[in-house]
Amino acid sequence: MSVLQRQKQELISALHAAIDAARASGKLEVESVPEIGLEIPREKQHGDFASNIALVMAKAARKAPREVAQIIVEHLPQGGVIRAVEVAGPGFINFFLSHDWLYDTLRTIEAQGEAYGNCQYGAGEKVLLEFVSANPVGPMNVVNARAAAVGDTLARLFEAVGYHVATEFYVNDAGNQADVFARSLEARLQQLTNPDYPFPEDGYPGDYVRELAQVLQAERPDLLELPYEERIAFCKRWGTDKMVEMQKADLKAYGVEFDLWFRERDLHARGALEAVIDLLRQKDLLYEEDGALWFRSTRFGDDKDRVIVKSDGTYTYVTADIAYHHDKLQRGFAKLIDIWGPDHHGYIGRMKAAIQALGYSEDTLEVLILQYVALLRDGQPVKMSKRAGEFITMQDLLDEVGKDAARFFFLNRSPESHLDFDLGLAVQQTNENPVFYVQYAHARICSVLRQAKEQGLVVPTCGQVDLSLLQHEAELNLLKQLAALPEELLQAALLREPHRLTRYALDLAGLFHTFYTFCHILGEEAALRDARLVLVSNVRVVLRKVLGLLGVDAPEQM
RNA sequence: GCGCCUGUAGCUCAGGGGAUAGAGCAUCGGACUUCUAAUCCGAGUGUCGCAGGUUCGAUUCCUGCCAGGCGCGCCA
Repeated sequence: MSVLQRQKQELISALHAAIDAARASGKLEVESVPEIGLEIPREKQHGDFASNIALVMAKAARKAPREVAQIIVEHLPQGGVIRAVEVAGPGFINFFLSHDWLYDTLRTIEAQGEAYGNCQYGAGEKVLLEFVSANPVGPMNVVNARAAAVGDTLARLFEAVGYHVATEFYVNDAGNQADVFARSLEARLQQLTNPDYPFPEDGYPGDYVRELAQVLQAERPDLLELPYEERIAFCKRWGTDKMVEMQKADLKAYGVEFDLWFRERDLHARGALEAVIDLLRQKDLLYEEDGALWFRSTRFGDDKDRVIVKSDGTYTYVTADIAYHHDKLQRGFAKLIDIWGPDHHGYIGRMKAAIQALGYSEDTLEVLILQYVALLRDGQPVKMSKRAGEFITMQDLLDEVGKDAARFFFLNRSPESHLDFDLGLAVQQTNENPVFYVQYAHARICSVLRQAKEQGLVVPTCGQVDLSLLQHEAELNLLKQLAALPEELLQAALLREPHRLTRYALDLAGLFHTFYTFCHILGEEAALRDARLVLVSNVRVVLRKVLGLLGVDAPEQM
């Protein structure tokens, strides 16, 4: 339990005691006591904590809210950390506390280091997070970049709140698109020696296929001597492998590494599709119609049944995906979370149906749908055409704005919001990007600590200083923000809202910058200086921790 | 037609059953002989898309509209 939760609990207990006492004395007549809510008010004039319990209970008590509040306050236990209590507004009970709990926060951070804010909420439950899973037939796009940032940070968040998390990238290297890609690559290879060789009508026109063909020619000059079918098979395997290598490298540069790159072709090779079809057949969930084999997904709430084996004998995408999710479940994950693009939302019903058909509850699978990223350049939409092979890739984006800015930008918005990304603006605003605001706070602290060291000072521990010297409003605000981290992490994880972290980081950085302006450190007399060294040193720990969760660097100098 | 997402300040976006709805950018005015001015301080702006409903209280929850984005394949 965090310092803040403990403090809240103490106040809630006090409120319970007061209400019980009031009931016992007959001043408050209610059947039962609702759950007591306690919040940190937006306005600091409203105290450190405030409860709306009197407003909630007013009707049952048949008294005006303010009157109920007054009765409760009169029965509150005296003394302790509560410095003052007031009834305010329509009937809020506002608590003003001594600052001890804030100083306890510093002691906790000192003891826990970058583990501060973590908890065991997840109790070690195994969670599998699948995201990006871009097809290995072309460069990754900006939605992939958004998914990578969101997925990676969610994974780190889940880990922080006590889950065992595994991350996976599903490589769709066995389907139609991989075949088209193979034929495109083969044609480009032919064209290197015979410019008139026809390019497939539905082929991928991007330059990257040409470049890949040149690498292929150098690596396998004998390839064209093989029979057509073998050539294509080779191009498919070799080409998708190359694309995966590139994706891996791009994502690594973006700070995202997966525990497993799961190949669809492995599922095919080991007969996983046939196995899962057998399983469904045993449960009488399949039927034949129009020469195809169908999955009765409507039995589990899907809009319509889905084809599992096409009339030409090949499988659909969903067949392999069912086999893949079956595989995930067999590996013992209690929860599967997939992050998909908005174009896949219609796909949720059939996958949830499949999960249930396999004998698991519907919410074993949770799908997070990211919304689109609209690329603009100076306010104008950037025209992109996959057919013409013209698009802004994830790599283009990173080249223009950099890893830290890109990640922060994506994580600074709620995942389900549509996102306008103006490239012109992003470049222009490089120096005003919010990410630098946070990084600068970190660098400033490092600078102070460096100079302290040069003066022969060592950052003291909490036990060596008088923390109660930290009384300035800017200091208290900083401490409150530090105390809020554990709750913020848990909420961000539970609500799957990583953008709460960027907000937190921006707020913390802002409070630090204000503190830095009003409170000097090294120039102060020793006792205050030491207490402030402890404070900023712990602010630094928390900034580093949050930036780490965001996958953004915490530079020591800027 | 059905489904998902969005609609909050000039712009980009947070927030959220309660006390005067927030931030950044942009605009304007201040602050560097003092630990980094990539910073800070101050100033203005809102029918929270529209209309009903639930509630002591709705911008927040529910319903219906309106507007925008996307999706509804034996593609992936």
